[in-house]
Amino acid sequence: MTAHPPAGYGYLPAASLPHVAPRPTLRDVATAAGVHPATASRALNDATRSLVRPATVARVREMAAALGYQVNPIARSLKTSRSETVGVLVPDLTNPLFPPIVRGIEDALGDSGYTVLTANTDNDPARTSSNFAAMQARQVDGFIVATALLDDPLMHDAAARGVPMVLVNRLTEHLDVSAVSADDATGIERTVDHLVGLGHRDIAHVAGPLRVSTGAVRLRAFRAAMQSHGLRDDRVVEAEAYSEAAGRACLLKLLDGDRPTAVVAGNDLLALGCYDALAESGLSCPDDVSIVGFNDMPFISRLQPPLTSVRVPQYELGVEAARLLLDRLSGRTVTPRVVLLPVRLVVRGSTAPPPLVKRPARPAG
Amino acid sequence: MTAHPPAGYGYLPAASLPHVAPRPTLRDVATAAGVHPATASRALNDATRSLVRPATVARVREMAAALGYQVNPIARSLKTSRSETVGVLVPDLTNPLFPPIVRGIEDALGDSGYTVLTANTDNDPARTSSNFAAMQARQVDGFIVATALLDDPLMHDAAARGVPMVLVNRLTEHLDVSAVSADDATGIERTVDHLVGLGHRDIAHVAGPLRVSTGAVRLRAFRAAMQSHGLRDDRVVEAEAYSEAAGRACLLKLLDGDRPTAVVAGNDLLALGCYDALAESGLSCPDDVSIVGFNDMPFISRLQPPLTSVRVPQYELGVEAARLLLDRLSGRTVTPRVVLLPVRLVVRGSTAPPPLVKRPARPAG
DNA sequence: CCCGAGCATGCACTCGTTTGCAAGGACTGC
DNA sequence: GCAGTCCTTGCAAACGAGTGCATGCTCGGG
Repeated sequence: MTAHPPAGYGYLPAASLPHVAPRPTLRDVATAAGVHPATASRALNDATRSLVRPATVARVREMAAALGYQVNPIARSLKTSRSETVGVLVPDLTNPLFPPIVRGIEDALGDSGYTVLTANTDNDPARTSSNFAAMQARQVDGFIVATALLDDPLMHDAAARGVPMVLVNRLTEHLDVSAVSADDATGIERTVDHLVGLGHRDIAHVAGPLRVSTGAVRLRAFRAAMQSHGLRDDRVVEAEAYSEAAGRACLLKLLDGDRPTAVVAGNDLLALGCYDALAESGLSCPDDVSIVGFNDMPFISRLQPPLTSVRVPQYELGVEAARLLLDRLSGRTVTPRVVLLPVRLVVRGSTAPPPLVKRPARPAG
Repeated sequence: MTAHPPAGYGYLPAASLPHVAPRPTLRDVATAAGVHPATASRALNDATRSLVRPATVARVREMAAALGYQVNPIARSLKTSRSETVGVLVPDLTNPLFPPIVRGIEDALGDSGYTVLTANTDNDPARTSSNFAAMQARQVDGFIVATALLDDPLMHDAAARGVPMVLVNRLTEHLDVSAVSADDATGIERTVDHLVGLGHRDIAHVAGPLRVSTGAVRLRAFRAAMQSHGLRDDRVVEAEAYSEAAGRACLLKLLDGDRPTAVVAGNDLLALGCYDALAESGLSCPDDVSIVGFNDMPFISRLQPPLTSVRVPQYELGVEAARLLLDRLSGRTVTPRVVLLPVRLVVRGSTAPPPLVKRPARPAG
């Protein structure tokens, strides 16, 4: 079998023996079309296309197609200092909350010809900052940030420098940039209503880290909802991170004192940790303690027991964030907007009426 | 409050009023250090650093640091036609199997200064091909592909053109490129052994799509294992995709005839679909039918019932793939290698001895 | 019939870096 | 003391595309 010409290229420029064929350049199509490279550039570019005679446009585009010409984004970026690329910062792709968001972003941006560069920051400000800088060096046109802290110097700094960006899921205080998030407050309110409706009075909250907006907003909403029902709002433990381990630790702490009959977890991972803590203490969910999560992660409905959770439209979160950024990049919209997407409480097997009499917890081990 | 200088830049080049300060360029550094840009370039570049007098190197680097200079990767890429970027093709980031793999890739490549560009192909050859082309246009230095088909013209073509790439998870036949995958055959063998050990004789296989290697390899391994036990190896249905819906459809088909007492599912998603089919038929897992998955996706251990599955080291799969690609890119290794990572059967609640007498299935509805 | 307007195209420079080649200087060995 | 060599640095030409400006052409109106 002999070497065959690479697919997708015409055979006009004699393919030399090395098996890597040079991509045709703008100059090549210009020559082939008998025009100056500048003219070819204008003919190929939709924005400047009107400057050149239609017949010429046709000829150039025809040759471009025949040669299989594709613009070199690198060269274009160097000249235009834009890159048709946006940077996406997430804490950890391995957290099931984020893949759907990222997918939504990629799909929406992809439709507009953008590609995305993602980075995992593990909630480490140093990593966040270095990734941010690296992406800026790569001339990304904008950012979608899912790692923002409530008080985030990096974000403020970037916003002050006029870097186009959109926050998703997590917001930053006093920051004048567009953002999209779920309607956390309403979600928590519905959750508390649900539990109270079932008869619960002793409701605790395993709060997410208070330095991120989701943690703070949900905590505030929890307090407000409890107060509106005339119930104690101070059974709260703050988790160190949105992780199972942290959730477990928090609930163990709560079980240690006057045991609540229901727990509003800051998110699904924390709720999973609560499951673990209950199991270790010989308690059952929902018979002894009801648990509610947040986010409605994929597959969470198949858990043992299926977790009652607040569904947030994760994919749409990504799509909407992408849209906001596109608006900003196209210069259509300049004034920042904050979009809250509606949520819905999905009731499953992890919530039930409180036990008539509290069983004693069995010490672990 | 007046405009303040952007962080990270010295104040030497007078910052003009617009709030976006121009990044210092190599020329700036050279001027500041009193040398020619070429010299500055060599001084900054570790590979060429030895060509310039140590004192000069120090001076240049000092000025670069003072100015906050960072090379412009775009300009560098244009010149070198390399980009320190690799493309990663996955079917769907939303499938829990892939985030850990991608994370492994990003971590390993990131340590070597590479960034990754990911794309979701949804197993659509057209999307795969266009994403591949777009990434090549962006001068990616290589690819890590998790979407390869068993017989994949695109992969063959790229390999023939000498594009550096590594296959991960899914392999392609007769393709002379490096690849890393789990030891699927052994995993299936262990699975069958486990089921037979429990007393099962009527074992079926819900195979993944046979046009991808994982589907084909696991099917072959299933047949071989069954034969070695002297059992029927023809209770097999091929799923249209690795999805819950497909798994459900397959098992419904199997339940229709002579019902097996155990099912080896092609992966965890198919196993979840099997759960659904059983529930619809009024059958119980594991009392009526045992089910085994593959991959040991995150959180699968918390299912109802917890799924027995073959654990594959997903993160390590990514890391190893990245390593192979780095070897290739650095020119150290040229000869392709295929790496099989070890797997382990994790026995959980979805497998049990077969029922003494088969209960009749209750028709759905 | 001539001049000016306007359209289509070409010219040349630029974006920021890398790199082959050449030149200048210092130093060594004879 | 001179030639040859090495070391250090500068020069200039790329990489591939975009774009302000100039130029040449055509056409219309007076």
